[in-house]
Amino acid sequence: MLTPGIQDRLLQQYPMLRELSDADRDNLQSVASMVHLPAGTVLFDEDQPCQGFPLLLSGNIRVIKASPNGRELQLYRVMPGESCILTSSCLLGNTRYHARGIAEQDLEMVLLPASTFHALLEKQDSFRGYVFHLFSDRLTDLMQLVSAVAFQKLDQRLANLLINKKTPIHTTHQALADELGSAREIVSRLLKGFAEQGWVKLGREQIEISDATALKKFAAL
Amino acid sequence: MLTPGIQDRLLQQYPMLRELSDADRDNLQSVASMVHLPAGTVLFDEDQPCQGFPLLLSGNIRVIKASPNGRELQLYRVMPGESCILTSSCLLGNTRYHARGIAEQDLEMVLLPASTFHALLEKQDSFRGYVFHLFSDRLTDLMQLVSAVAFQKLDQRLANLLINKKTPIHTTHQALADELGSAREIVSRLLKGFAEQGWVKLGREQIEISDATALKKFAAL
DNA sequence: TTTCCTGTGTGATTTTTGTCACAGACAGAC
DNA sequence: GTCTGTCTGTGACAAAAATCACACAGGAAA
Repeated sequence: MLTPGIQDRLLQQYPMLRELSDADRDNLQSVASMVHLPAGTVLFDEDQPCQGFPLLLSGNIRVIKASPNGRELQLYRVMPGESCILTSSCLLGNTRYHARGIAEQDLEMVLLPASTFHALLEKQDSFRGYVFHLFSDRLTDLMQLVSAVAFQKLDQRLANLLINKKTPIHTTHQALADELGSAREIVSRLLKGFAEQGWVKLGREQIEISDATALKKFAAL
Repeated sequence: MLTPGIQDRLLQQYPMLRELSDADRDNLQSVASMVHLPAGTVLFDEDQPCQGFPLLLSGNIRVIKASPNGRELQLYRVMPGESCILTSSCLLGNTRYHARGIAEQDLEMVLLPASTFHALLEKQDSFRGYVFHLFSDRLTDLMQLVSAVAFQKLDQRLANLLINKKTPIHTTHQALADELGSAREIVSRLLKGFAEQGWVKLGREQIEISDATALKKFAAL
């Protein structure tokens, strides 16, 4: 059950829901539930069955693979307006999760029951298009990721990671390593290298990009 | 335009098409075209736009990423009855290909125009379900792949590859390397190691698995 | 201020993988 | 048979990344 305020925000983030008939929207509004979760919550994990379809309003979700020896690798991030395609995948394929989802910041999200999700897919062209599009994007992301992990050296991947964040970057070396699927020491060393080139300035929990052009050139090499 | 014989085979491989109305099936039959391609044909490549939706009748397609320095990595194989989800992705996201597709054997396939594909998705629950399911499976595959490439050592990945083929395996070391995204010499060396353990027997273009249990144990380590 | 925890720097070393350079082996063509 | 092209074995080496083991710094808490 959603308050009118929430419903407004929902329509803002998920414009394709505007195309629902009034009756359908009322129905959605009554079966959906609002969920607040603190940062760090594990939303789902490998081999868990999957509950409902989340529509993210604020905060974001890191979807990662964890290795047995404690390393991890980020597959992608779910941002507001994007929903979690992995959940769709579970719901559609009737399988279980194959990754872990963690709230990076505090989350506000609207949860649709699986049945509503299926009904929307069936009836609502715009919603279906949206989900397909998400799938398509994720597939593309993952293919890029595979190819990066398989063929690119870590320094280039790190450079890429940095230039896609806005400076100054407020994070730890460990967090960067976790995004890349590597170890902290390596990241520290590479960053030191970047600093020596004059591409970045390092501080505690902070990286300031001082020569974005050079970094980009290096990343695209 | 399909012959009745082809149409039978199509329905056999793609049972969800049986749920079409007679009129729809007639229409499909008239707009679809039959395509034969020899092994080795490059069906699509990175950055190419995408033509239609293929329904594979026989043969299979290797979908790979190629690295600038000549190495390659297999993302997945498309088998008969599976169609090519990457194409769906392109059609749905209106993007271009992000990988290369190569006919591994001679191909027989039925090609649907993009418009027919979209119409089917919209009208036909069974077809839509099928496509969603494919998406879901591929997403799972890719996530597994990413995690394997990032965290597993090559010997384990090779062992895994071997036990998923039926012995005796008739292939070259180079082909195995291309599936794994590595170099031929490495594969040769690792195979030699397996042979010394008594897990496999090696011959020219042939690998016979002599101790599948041990191989599996090693792969699952 | 002192303590303590987290984050960072760094050397030393090992493991794993990639690269290069050939030699030999086998199968089919001639 | 010989020739030729592909496939395989292998040694030597380089490079990248992981691992281990600490020292130290900065800031928050006591």
